[in-house]
Amino acid sequence: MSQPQDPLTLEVVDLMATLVSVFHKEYEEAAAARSLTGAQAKVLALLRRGPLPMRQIAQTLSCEPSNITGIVDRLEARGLVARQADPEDRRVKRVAATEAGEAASAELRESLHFARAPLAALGPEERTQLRDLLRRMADSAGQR
Amino acid sequence: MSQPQDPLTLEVVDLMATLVSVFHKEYEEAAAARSLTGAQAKVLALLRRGPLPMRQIAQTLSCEPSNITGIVDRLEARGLVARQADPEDRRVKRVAATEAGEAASAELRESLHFARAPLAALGPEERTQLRDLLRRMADSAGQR
DNA sequence: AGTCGTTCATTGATGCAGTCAAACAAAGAC
DNA sequence: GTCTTTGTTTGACTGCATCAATGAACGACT
Repeated sequence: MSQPQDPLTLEVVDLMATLVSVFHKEYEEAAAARSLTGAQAKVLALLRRGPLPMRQIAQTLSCEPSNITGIVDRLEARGLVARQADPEDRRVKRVAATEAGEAASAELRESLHFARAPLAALGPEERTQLRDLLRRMADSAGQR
Repeated sequence: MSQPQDPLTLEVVDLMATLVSVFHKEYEEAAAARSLTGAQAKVLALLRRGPLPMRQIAQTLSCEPSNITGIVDRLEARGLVARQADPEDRRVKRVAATEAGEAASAELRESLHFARAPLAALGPEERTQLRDLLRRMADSAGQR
């Protein structure tokens, strides 16, 4: 196990919890403003780098593949996404963002940069500090 | 509006998004390990400081009151929470954690301190730095 | 060739979270 | 003593999530 429950760690954990909740809420709101749910927005965001098999989407979001079927169904019904056959394996369906989907996703991403108010409180040097600390945390989280 | 989309801000936003997702997932998992959903755990956590009216729970979590009815129903069915009459206003029902509820909530909170791995990557001085930065962000987010 | 086990996506059943509109009781105001 | 407002609940509905089972295609192996 590891970290003792010193007051400093406790406070950082609580602060993170607060900010996590703020960021999470802002993300949901930004998605809702475009009539997307949070889950739909996440999938759409994943497709920015290119089409992906259903399986891989499920894996990335750590949920059941059957779950993705429904989310993609709804996105497809709105013309934001399309299922295409994979030429190399006829079992897999690759999900690709349509032009409308790309646009919605880009728009959402843009809006987040402005919506994320808490960052505005920090100056450039502080952001650099924060970035370095977050990088270390993210790296260690990724390696588990 | 405000922040320009300089690369530094962009990177910090992306890092925050990553860590938000990691923390969020760990929270859900810690709750699930105790057969609680995330929403149930949040309500239980809110009650640590004492009983609260339904209305105020809804307000704090920014959702509809009717939503809280269901969550409290399920918590109550498991004996983690109890509805009590408010002596000063017969319309309101105050929700209080039972002893089992307190225990579950405390246990969950404990487990979080150990589960939150990313923090382990930082030494004490860095945590202090991080705490200061997060404090400023949290303050500015709270004042909106 | 044909069979066996595996993998990908879907379907159906189920539970929880969330919204909205409508109901009802109690409180407060006039 | 009506009238309005407030706190909670109910019912109908949508979406997210899980699990179990199905079916199609792949891969390996004899």
